[in-house]
Amino acid sequence: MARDKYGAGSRIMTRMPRPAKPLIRYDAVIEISLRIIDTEGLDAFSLPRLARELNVRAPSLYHHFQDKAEILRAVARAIVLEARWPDEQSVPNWVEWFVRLSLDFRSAVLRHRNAAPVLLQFMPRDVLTRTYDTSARLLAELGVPPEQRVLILDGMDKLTVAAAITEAVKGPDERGRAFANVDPATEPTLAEAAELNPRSVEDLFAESIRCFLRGALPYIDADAPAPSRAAITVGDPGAPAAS
Amino acid sequence: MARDKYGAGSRIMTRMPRPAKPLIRYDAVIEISLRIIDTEGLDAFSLPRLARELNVRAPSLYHHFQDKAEILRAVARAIVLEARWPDEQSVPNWVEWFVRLSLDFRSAVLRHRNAAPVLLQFMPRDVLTRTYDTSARLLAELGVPPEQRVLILDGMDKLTVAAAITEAVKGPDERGRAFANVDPATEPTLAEAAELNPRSVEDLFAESIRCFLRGALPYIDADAPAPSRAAITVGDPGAPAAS
DNA sequence: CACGCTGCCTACTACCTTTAGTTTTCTCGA
DNA sequence: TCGAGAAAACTAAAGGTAGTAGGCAGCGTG
Repeated sequence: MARDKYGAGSRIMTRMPRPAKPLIRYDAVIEISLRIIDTEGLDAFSLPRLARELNVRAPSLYHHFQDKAEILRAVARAIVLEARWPDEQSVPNWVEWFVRLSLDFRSAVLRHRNAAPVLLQFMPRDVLTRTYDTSARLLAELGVPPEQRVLILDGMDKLTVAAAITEAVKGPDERGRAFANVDPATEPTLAEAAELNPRSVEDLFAESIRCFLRGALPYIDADAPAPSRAAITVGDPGAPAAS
Repeated sequence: MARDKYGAGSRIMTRMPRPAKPLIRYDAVIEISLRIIDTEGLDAFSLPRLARELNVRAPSLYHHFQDKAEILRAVARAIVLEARWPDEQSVPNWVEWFVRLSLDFRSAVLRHRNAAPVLLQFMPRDVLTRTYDTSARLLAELGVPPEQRVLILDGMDKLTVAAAITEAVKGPDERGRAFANVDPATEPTLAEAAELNPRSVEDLFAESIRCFLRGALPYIDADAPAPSRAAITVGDPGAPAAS
């Protein structure tokens, strides 16, 4: 009694168990978790640390989540859901539509680079799967032979998901240009190549995707427009990414 | 005294501090760490667990390593160093040489899939850098313009390193075929594509690299042999040094 | 109006990493 | 050859973490 564990500014000063309004809301937990990871790093994120932010004790979280992994799973999902679905109109052709799709995903991941290990472990495949299903329809619409479609989708998956995660863990020193911290004394050829490289890391990323698509689908006209969403959404009208 | 902490079979039965021969050898620590991670998972790897294997107490490890991260760094390095340098003779052309290089790296990572998060955090860039420097010389030898070389190297890096790590964290259920666990009811097009895909995940990986190289370097003859090691390890023949 | 459910609490277990200080043995210079 | 100091192990313990067990106050439904 008389122990104000919640601090002087807290709204609920009096009783400890069973407050009038629940103190823990699912969405708030995920939001705060992500904020802690973003601002203080993944190591700083712990259940006591999270509970403090909610004016609550750590074990109370177990009434809403099975374990810490369940929270991190939800965090990973929230990050991926931030990536929006690119508009077909805003893009000149199908290649650039794929490029835009990848860049948007990459941006979402890089906005939360501290969470990269979480994404590696808890990547919500089902969210991506819905995107890839629509992409598969787009490929069919473009005339890509059925036996080639997984090659495209899997390759895009590698280039975007995997590359975004590994890019996210890079230290501040190696963020700007590719191979920027190569020692010219020991690796002269690579250092020279880095010197003569005209592209930013983001441009490199986009160009890699163009190269892959060009190499995988040389017989598809690169200037063909991206099929409209209406054309490729047959059964489920649910938008793959929305908030 | 009389407490035999080392077990009955131990060679040194008696005293605890400063044994005649050191009990902790750097290489043995890394080797045993990797074995624990491989066989029992990353969560099972802890300093007490590692120390037990060495017939030693956990704090003793701090005489040889600054902290746990230093051990994990060395483990990551050991995994990457397992990847061998492919022989130019064993391969029909330069494209397949790159494919082989990537496949070898991928195999090394997948041999230790439990260590994937460790690799993500502690990827020894300097080891890779040496490989990429030689690759840069190979590209120069092939006639790739200087401003395109980083595009190739960075794209290969994404496709191999990133893809290998994300592939490693896949559960046993999704290891065999790409998009194997897609529900045909909710994602029919993707499920159909997966059904009609003729390639194994390893073939998909190799083919992705071929597609990327084809798309990035359409003007280089894909059938040209890989320059021999002797040709590319001497001073850079492609271009004069800058800087 | 009472009783069960909800949603928080305290207390506790069993770990973990890391530091501090101690003890014994080895090495090396005088 | 001897003694000082470094090296390499130890015990003890601090401080932090995930998760469990059980208690208690308020809400709402019978």
